[in-house]
Amino acid sequence: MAQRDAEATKARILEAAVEEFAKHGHAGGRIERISASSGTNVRMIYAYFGGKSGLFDEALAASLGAMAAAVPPRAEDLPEWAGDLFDYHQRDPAALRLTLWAQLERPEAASEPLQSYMDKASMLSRTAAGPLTAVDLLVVIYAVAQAWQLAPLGLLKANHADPGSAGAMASYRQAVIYTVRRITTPESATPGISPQEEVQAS
Amino acid sequence: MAQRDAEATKARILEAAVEEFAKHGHAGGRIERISASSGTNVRMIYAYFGGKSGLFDEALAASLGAMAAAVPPRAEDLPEWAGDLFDYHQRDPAALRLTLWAQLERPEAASEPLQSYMDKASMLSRTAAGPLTAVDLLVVIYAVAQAWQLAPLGLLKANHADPGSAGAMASYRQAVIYTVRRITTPESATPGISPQEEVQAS
DNA sequence: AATAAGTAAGTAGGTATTTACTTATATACT
DNA sequence: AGTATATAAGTAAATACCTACTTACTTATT
Repeated sequence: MAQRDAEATKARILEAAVEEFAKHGHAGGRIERISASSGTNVRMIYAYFGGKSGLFDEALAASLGAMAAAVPPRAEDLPEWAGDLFDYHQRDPAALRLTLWAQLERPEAASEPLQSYMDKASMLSRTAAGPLTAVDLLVVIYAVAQAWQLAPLGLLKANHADPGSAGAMASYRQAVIYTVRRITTPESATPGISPQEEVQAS
Repeated sequence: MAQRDAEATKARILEAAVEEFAKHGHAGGRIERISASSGTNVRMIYAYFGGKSGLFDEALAASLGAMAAAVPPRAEDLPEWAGDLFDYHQRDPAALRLTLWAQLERPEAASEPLQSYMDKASMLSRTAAGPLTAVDLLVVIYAVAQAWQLAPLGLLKANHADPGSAGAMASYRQAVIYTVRRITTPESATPGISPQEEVQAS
């Protein structure tokens, strides 16, 4: 089956690594499982990625890159952007899970100030929300977009018998959009806030 | 030194387990390290907790219980409650880290609908925030309170050279309180929302 | 032929869990 | 009360199994 194609096998390994590490994290992820599910050999991982940690870091970067490309920031409509982020995490939880794993297991891995963060922040800098800086706004939007994926199931069950049902999901999405709208819509009757923004559509 | 006191050693093991598992999670946590740092023997963990997973689950429950006791919900002032939650996570990140680990590694562990969740939710049910249910409100508040602990360092560095400095922390706390206030304060000029709530003090 | 891609079969060091045993404390019996 | 006995608490060491990483080799492509 396999012609010899270094790029292709490298990509196959990376794809399998994203899945494996998203499921089990760095400590729980198994090199052997990755090589098996990618149809390659353990040795290739060391040839191409240097080792387990190198592979993890590249898998994280690839997953984040894919997400950033799939859900580009929309400064004009932050509530809808949050909704898109929610949908993305819903469809493919790998990126979210990988970032959580990285935050817990390899906090140094994502500690460099990435250019993509800067770009997004400066995109939002004109949409200041009261005393929140653009970075703060990003932090909150990310947090709200993933709040329902992070919430303990036991809590969600207090609202929906099946917290994973389509109906429940739709209500979560609504809540995300509503919340971000409340945060980004300028206060009407509070002094000390410059009233420079336009009101956004629902 | 040691008279024989089952309860005391059990408590010592649990305390060490909270620390170890908060640091390294279930897969990364080491039974031997826990027994060493608690000044007991590996065997006792199996006698008292059944095994690694049983110990993890009890450590999680203990940590969550301690947090719930230390930061009781304040239905009359949700923004300040969120601030208190933020402070707690700041002072002792163990509970937050343990819940994240549990969510990733043992999602079934926190899947039972806990009574404490029900209680908190019903406490907030009178403080409905627009279309958000009480549970939704809880989900958002938890998410916002821990947003800055979860944010990648690379993003926070876009705002503060030292994202862990006291000044940065104070600004995060301000942002948490501001955000929750924006969500829980009733909208003034938007149709379709029943204007039943009282305004809360800042 | 030379080089790059791929494979199979190790190796050395860990890790959770169990087994077999020792020491302390409580209970029963005379 | 004082001794024998049962039970709970604690320990050390081994078992059985993994896991990341290497060495030595084979196969394809130019």
